[in-house]
Amino acid sequence: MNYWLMKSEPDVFSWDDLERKRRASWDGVRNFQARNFMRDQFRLGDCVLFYHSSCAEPGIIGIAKVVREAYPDPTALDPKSDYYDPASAKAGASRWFMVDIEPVQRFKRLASLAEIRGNSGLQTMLLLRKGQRLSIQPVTEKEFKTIKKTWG
DNA sequence: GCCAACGTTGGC
DNA sequence: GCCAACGTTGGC
Repeated sequence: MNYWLMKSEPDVFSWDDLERKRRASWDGVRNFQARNFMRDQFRLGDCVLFYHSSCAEPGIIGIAKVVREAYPDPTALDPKSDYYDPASAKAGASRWFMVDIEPVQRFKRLASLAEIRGNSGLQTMLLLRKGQRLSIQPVTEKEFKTIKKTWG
């Protein structure tokens, strides 16, 4: 069992959108390191911290789980998509991958970035590291449990 | 392979 | 909107 944090801008795709859809494919990842995590390490049943970024109140809003392991992201081949990738189109196959997730539990209270920063048990989180912009990050079991216990 | 230029992320 | 930090691109 692995633990992850996935960032999404709520204006683009929010926790409410996930609950409404019941199941979502995580398309649009266009960073190699984030892709590699999904493609090589995401397993069925892995737990995901759903993080709202670039918004008034950034923070973790709930827990989701992986319900399908990596498969090619078709938006890379769609010229009309915001996520179109000419290099994939040229190669004739998507260079990018996605997984499917489902919502598990919305937190009682947002685990805001400010509160996470103030929690002595969470100082190891990659999220808090200066300059860390990865949209998909590994989380330790200990970090995950602390977050679930505190805000879940 | 170097590195400058450019684009993106994301908190504030 | 600002800007620090980082990733990617492309000329050489």
